[in-house]
Amino acid sequence: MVKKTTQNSFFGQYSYSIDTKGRVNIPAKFRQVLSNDNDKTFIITRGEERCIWVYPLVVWQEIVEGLSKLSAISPNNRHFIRKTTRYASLVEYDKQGRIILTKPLIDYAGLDKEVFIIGALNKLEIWNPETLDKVDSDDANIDAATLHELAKDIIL
Amino acid sequence: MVKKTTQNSFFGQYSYSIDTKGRVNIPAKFRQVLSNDNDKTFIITRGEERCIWVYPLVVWQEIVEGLSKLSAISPNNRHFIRKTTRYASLVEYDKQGRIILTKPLIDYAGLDKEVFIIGALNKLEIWNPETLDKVDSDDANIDAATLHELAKDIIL
DNA sequence: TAATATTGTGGGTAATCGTGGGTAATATTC
DNA sequence: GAATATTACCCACGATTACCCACAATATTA
Repeated sequence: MVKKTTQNSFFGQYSYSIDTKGRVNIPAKFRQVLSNDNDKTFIITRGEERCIWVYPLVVWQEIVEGLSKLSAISPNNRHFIRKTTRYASLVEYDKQGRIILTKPLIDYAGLDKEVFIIGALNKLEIWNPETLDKVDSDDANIDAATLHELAKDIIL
Repeated sequence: MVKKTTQNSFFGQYSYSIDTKGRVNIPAKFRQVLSNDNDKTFIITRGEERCIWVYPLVVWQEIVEGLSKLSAISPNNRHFIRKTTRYASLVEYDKQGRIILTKPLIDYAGLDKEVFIIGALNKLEIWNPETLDKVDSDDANIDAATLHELAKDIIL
């Protein structure tokens, strides 16, 4: 049985492959910590920096709730809402634990056969390994002071 | 019964061996001071300077809590979250007291058959003995003033 | 010191996981 | 409405992993 406190919390990096039908396996570890009220369902959408974000259903619902509280009068809010919902689509994983990625999203993330799936706390990220490498080297350029600022309240 | 005050606090150095399946024993001394709410569970991840960090579950959960408070909208925050969680994976020790190390982490730390396991207060570190030697000689070069600076807030 | 328990290490087997492909149902196009 | 493409739902199978048990060496206890 899975510990309640770790439910819907994802971390770790895994290497998987997309088949000819656009299917990718959701890592077993991730499926195991997924709470039952998700009904094996995720929402996939565009992520920042050319990756795909994969939200568990219940997490997505919280996000939608938060968005609906933003006034649509502000242009910024309108833009943010449109951006977040526009490319989203709902997927359910099959008996083998795979979801089907839509072609537009595969194109957006530039996915080839091999992909990295990364647990990012409340969501997953699917990356083309090369794209991720590039982002990594950009990350390396972040000011050390900024990182230190972030880390100061988190004892590693 | 173990005193509450010493729970989840590790120190000392031990020599152990990894078997063909990637299993290492958690030193019995460390298992004994591990509080029950950890459910025999650790989180292993990349440490600084090519070692593996091993966090008791409850310690890790505090870290995650801190991370979750950071909004994913800021690029810096996203990168920081990714950096910290990406190489982490959850392991539970078996009836013999062993955890299984993942291949990526074994590679990262350059582990061979023999390893050192070091207690580092709230976490453990697993080292290739040779790597540790090198780091030790680097450490010897740290300015004494720096050490004094570090120590001034700690009552020794 | 002898008896007993614990610890570290090795290996075997059954279940699970990742991946491929097949077929029937459904949509789409002409 | 027929032909064709697309999608949903199975089954298969090698590789990996989880879960046992075994046992020698060391430590603990009587």
